Amino acid sequence: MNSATRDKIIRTAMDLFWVKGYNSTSISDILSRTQVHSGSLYHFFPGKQDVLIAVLETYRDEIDVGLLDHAWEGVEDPVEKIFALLNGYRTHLLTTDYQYGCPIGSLALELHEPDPRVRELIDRNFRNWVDAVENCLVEAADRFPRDLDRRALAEFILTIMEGAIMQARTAQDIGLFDRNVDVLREHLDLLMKQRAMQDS
Amino acid sequence: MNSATRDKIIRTAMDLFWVKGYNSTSISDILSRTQVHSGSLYHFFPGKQDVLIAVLETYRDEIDVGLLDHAWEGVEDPVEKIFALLNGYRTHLLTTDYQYGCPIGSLALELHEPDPRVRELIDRNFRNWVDAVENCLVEAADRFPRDLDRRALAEFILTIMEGAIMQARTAQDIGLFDRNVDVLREHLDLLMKQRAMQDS
DNA sequence: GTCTATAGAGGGATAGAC
DNA sequence: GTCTATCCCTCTATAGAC
Repeated sequence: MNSATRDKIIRTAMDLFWVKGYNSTSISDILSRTQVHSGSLYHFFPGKQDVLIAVLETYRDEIDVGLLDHAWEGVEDPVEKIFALLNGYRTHLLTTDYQYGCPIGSLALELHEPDPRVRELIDRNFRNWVDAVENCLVEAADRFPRDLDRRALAEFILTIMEGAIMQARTAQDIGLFDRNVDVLREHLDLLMKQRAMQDS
Repeated sequence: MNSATRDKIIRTAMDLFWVKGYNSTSISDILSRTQVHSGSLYHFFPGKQDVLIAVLETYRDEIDVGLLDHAWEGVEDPVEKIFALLNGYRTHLLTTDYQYGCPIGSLALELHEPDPRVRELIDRNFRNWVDAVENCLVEAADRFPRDLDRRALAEFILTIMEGAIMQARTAQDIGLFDRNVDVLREHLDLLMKQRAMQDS
């Protein structure tokens, strides 16, 4: 089931779907970029949607090595891990002139009536991301209010990331990203002050 | 420049782009739904993208009558206006089985390398929405900290709306929308408490 | 597993009569 | 302004030799 060709197709499709979106990426785009021929692609994948599924499965399986490990390199504090994660997306926006946002979020909004398998995989990717943030909040539990709904806050942080990228990309202005993150930081600070008052 | 046919095309395209997205809506879709023929459409619009531009201009020009007036009917409190606005999107999600999210946000993420005019119009629509929320915050200025960055908070609220819709649609679970809004309400409450302390 | 060639459908857009 | 007919292109997918 695995092969160098199959993998090359997936890696290329990951990139093309990220930059151009799913519908705007043609099979020919993938073929010319990979130097793979039609027959080979259809040997590994029944159709275009199956390439998408493989891409989403790869994101799902590689969230640690593909995203978190890199973003968290040298960052120990669990709250700062959250901001380091957000900062990774910020860097992508800046270094690619606002071309690379969140690959999952873009697909989520581009595909309006997705196949159930596709929808499930997008959802799974979101939940894995939220899990990672929730774990940070658990690590920092002693700094937040005792009755904090950590799951809800982690979902909220995913929302900030997605909304901040959407606005910054559209305006082509990183200030929109930064101000969104500033408001989030303000919110977390207020929560931590609440906890300090609980403890005193 | 105006005519019943032209308007019918725009209204139909507004709906189709909202539900299916831009790329997945074909000219034929618009023609069959409107019972307009190819020649008429191309009489009014040079091409498909010009239909999109007209759609975005219509959203821009009708934000009051098409969105705000309805959402704010019977709501006087400026802070509750914000939540009433969010609740309008919630209702759309529920009554359409998660098919109708935010028409502008979907286009923002679907179109990866939009024509400058299209990007500008999406941005303009976002800024008009943010303006409306910022006005609510100005109306309620006496309840929030004196040094509040109201623009940043209004942008943040757009972010919440877009991110909450994205997650709720993907999970097909309104709980994701509601929990996001709950966290926002918690944040506004904390800010209002801050102001109360400034005043005391 | 890989290659070439091409089928078959649907896309946006146009021509020209009325 | 509206209608019919149709062009041309690109898209996904397939056939069949190697």
